[in-house]
Amino acid sequence: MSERAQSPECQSRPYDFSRANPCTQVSAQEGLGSAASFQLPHGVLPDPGLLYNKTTYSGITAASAQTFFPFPPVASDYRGSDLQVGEFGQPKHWYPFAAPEYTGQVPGVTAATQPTNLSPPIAETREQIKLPEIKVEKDVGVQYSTEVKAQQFQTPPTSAAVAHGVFYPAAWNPSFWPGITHITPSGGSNQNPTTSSASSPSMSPSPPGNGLPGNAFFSVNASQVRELTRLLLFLLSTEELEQFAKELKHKRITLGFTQADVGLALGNLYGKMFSQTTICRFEALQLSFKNMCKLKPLLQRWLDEAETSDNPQDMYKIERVFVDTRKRKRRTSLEGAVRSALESYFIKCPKPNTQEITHISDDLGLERDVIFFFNNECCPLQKGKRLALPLDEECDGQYYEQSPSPLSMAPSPIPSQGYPVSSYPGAPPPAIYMPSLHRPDVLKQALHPGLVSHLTG
DNA sequence: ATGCATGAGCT
DNA sequence: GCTCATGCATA
Repeated sequence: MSERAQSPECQSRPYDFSRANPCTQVSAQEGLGSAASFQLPHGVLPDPGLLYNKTTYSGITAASAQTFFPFPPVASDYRGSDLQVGEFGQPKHWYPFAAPEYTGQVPGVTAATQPTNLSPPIAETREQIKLPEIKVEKDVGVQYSTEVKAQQFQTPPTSAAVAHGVFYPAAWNPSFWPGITHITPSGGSNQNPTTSSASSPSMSPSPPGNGLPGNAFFSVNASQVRELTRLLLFLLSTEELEQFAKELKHKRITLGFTQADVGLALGNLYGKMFSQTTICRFEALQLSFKNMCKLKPLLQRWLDEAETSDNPQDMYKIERVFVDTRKRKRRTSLEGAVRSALESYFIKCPKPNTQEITHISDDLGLERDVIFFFNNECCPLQKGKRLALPLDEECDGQYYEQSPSPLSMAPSPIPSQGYPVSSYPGAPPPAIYMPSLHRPDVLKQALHPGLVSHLTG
């Protein structure tokens, strides 16, 4: 909750970004030909020029959008992976390429030939690559209200030219460029230019060097220029993120910090700590573009501080106790003993009555809904059994007499509806509170000898 | 480093 | 129900 509240959206900027405002909207015509004024998509790095002193990015800042890189800008590899339409938002898929020195990727080597221990996105063959969806958030601005629909790579970029560390899509095949497939080759054989848009735009497949707006090879309208520009900025921003991630990792190691240290230091410095996992994923470029852009300023500041600090280790040691130490609820782990106990219970009595339900829930320290849930969703034995078992007359059906017994019903969702939840009239239904299953502290103390003996008879 | 999970926000 | 950011647990 509080974490969400700190989400650095345009309306909420929890961090004091003195230099990088991801929400700034600017016109970026510089270096982009005669592109019309536009707003950068959210996700474009916050003022990357300030971070990298690249004049290329002068004046460019980020808008807001969860966006994903359509391009593999580096030579090392294309980490397109198994991007699927609709799942592109998953953090581990957005980044189509890896930092080569950390992944063992060999430039120019196709994914199919990569070591098998690579992460899925790398291991996937390029034939499986599907073009991600570029989502542009609503709040980006009027000029970026469009959504670039997902396209599937018809032609994997296997023939991409790799030169001087720059990756160029294969032959500039329009199918490689997400969101601009409507910009059809003027001489396209399969696509009818007249169907692509009212203005019948056309664009000849040609190397990027010749492909900027205003070039004789192109005839594009303003919106297409914007799209192209946006995509190019993704490319550039991606490159910067990659560079920063490398820099961060290198300097972090040089300074003697672990990933966990960095996450902790962020808490000390900015009040919001991150786990080792998050830092690791940042360095590995495994976060979403938006998330990368969100974390980058923090990590940049940490890096600056770490480099200038006389005693960098203090960055995470000092006031450690005051850091936001909110701990995520421990991962659910239904202990085998508890599970067995529950299974045994339901074997003994598939249709427990109110008293029995209460007894088991009290003894286990679980809410009664958890008992129901376990029986319905978690207990494989009972799951199959209840499909075959007739109503067990041995057990009092009182508890379920108003509706089909959840214990004898086919698998169902969490029993929020469909069965009486109370043994007394007018009683409110118990909250469908799954989290009890995720309380190992409860579970660990729940199973005591008395209960075991009770369950096992 | 990563699979699996949680939980808030969104649709 | 889905998405996404993030963390626990573990290989």
